[in-house]
Amino acid sequence: MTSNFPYPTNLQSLTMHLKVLAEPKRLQIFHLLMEGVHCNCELGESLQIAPNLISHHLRVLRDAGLVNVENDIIDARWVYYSINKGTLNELNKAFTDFFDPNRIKPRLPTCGPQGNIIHLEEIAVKT
Amino acid sequence: MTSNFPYPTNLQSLTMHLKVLAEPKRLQIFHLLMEGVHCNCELGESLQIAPNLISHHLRVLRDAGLVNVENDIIDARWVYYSINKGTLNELNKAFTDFFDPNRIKPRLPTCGPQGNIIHLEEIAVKT
DNA sequence: TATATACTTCAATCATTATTGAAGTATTAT
DNA sequence: ATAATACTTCAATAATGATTGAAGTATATA
Repeated sequence: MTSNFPYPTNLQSLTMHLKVLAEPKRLQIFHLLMEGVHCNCELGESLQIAPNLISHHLRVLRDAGLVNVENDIIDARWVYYSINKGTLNELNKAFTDFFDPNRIKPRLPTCGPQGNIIHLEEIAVKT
Repeated sequence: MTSNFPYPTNLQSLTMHLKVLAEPKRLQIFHLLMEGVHCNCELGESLQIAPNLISHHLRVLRDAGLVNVENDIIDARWVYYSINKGTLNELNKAFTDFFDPNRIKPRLPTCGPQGNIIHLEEIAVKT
């Protein structure tokens, strides 16, 4: 699918981010990271899922640029995750731009018998 | 997964909506509906996909409450789709609430050797 | 050096979802 | 009534993604 979109939002990137977040456990992990939870063990404990699965989901979130990683400087075995604020801001902008209700255009259908004109919800005067 | 979330956003509903929209063709269909395109044939023409597939995706969008349907009053064979503004507003609210950068809490890790304290990105003073 | 810890990666399986083609429905035109 | 139109539903397949268990990596402790 080539970019035949006259719209500023990068649809490919938006779809990708939505897909990554549209998974219950991943969204829960993201939520916990927002709440300030940081390491695999704590996340797994909190959500009652195996560490390797947490690891997998964090990898997906990292690959999407949504999450950062850091190793502890005293004991590098411990790994801390956090929200990537830059990507979060980009995502918020892309989302609100794309799903802005003001974008909805009250265009008339170009096909059909045109009997529709006065009945489409968009054209109707809203109370 | 029970609702052990102290957060106002309905995570189940948000995940569901994200999942429905996290599909390239569905997001494109949604985009076209925002642009004022209305019927199956026009959508299929525009995106170069078979009408039954358009139909399928529109069914998914309808089941999620994101899209409305109407039949033409002169020739009921023609079907017109449009954005459900109510659901769109709910979605916008849920999304912006959940992904609000101000939600990020600079909590310290409760596990690990605590050598991390001064190095986590959240704690660091941002320039 | 041997063992433990904390996590990651890999390969395989299971589940879900998208896609396709064919049949079906409802409506209108002839 | 018959045929055509516009779209929908269904059943089957293909593709994708989540989950699991085992092996692997890196680091730290005894």
